[in-house]
Amino acid sequence: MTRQKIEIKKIDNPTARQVTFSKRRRGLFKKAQELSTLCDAEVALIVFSTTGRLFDYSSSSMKQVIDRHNLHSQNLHKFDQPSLQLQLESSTYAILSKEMADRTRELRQMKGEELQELNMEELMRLEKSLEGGLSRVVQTKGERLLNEIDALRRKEAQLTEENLRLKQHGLIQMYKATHLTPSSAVHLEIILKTGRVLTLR
Amino acid sequence: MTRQKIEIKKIDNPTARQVTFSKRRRGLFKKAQELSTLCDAEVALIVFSTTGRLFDYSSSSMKQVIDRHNLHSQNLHKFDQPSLQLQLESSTYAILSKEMADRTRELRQMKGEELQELNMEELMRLEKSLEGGLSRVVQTKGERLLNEIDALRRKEAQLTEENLRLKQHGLIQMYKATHLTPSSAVHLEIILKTGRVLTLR
DNA sequence: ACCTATTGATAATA
DNA sequence: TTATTATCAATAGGT
Repeated sequence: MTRQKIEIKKIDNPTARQVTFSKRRRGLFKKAQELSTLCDAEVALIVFSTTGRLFDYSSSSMKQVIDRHNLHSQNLHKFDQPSLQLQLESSTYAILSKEMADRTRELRQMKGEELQELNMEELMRLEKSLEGGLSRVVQTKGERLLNEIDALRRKEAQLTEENLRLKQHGLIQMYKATHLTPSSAVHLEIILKTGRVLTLR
Repeated sequence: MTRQKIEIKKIDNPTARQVTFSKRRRGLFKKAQELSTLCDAEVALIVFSTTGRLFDYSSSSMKQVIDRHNLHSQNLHKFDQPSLQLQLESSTYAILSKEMADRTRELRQMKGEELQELNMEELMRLEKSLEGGLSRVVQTKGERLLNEIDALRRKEAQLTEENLRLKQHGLIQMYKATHLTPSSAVHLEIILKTGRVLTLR
């Protein structure tokens, strides 16, 4: 991909192939790690060189990822893994697995995928369900925002009141310090930290 | 890696994270394929998104690569795996249960339940998701209806045409039966089963 | 989804 | 294998 673009087909020259393998392998593993870190994804990568050397990477544990993979691929084609079914003996697994598939399908359909499987009646039911969910979400969001505004208003009122008290307290201190009273004939202008001008006579 | 270099750490913004996931995932899979083709290497790549969706690639068969990997890793540390089979079963079940719980919760939330668990950001994401799903469902429904209307119109046109042919055929039969022709001076009114009045002179 | 400025990856070479 | 570097490819941010 540099100096000259190359065609994606097996590199004939074994030396060149080995060099490219080293470089691209590093690049691939780096990008796998980056994807896992950036996007919080579970990633597993296994590479065998032509010479049989193993290189692998897993964001968590290889076993965990492979197990999870087995689960998913099993959900797609249920009957080609008799061994796993036998291993798990109990029917709990089968039930769980079926429900899982149902939930997954339903979720996809709510997100607007795989709609071709539905007939018109089911489509309309799905639409109703989505409208219901959406309206509830919008309402909850609205309530949440109103509550927040209310809380802020209350806090504002409280702070305003407190400010007032503090200002009055400041005046009293001033009277004491200057031996004046509000009713004395002296004229004062006081600028508190708030920037407000209080005029006393 | 463009417009601005980014730090390799989890992307906080869920939308941005999802976008980056899509882009980089494609890039990663492309590079995995290229490595396998160019260097004749056996490559397997498994990726799970945060939402639990599976993406995988294998240059040969996933099972083959995983089996080969098991061989190698087993040879490296023989003693820290008391019973691989047992571990596999239990962790498989645990993973399945967890995913099941996640799906169920997500479904409920899409239907507008258990919304109190969500913060404002999650609420807004849910809203977006619902809007997206709803718009896709509505669109699908619309397309479905239009297709149906189209099919009906076509059928109508076809039937109309056929009717016309049948009427004409009926006239011809009548001419033969009555030894009349359309150009004869006789005036006839024929009421076919359709109720249409044909006047001939 | 598409665009594009910019960064990243890498083919050829030594 | 490592280093260099000219070029091509990937992609972050924006629309």
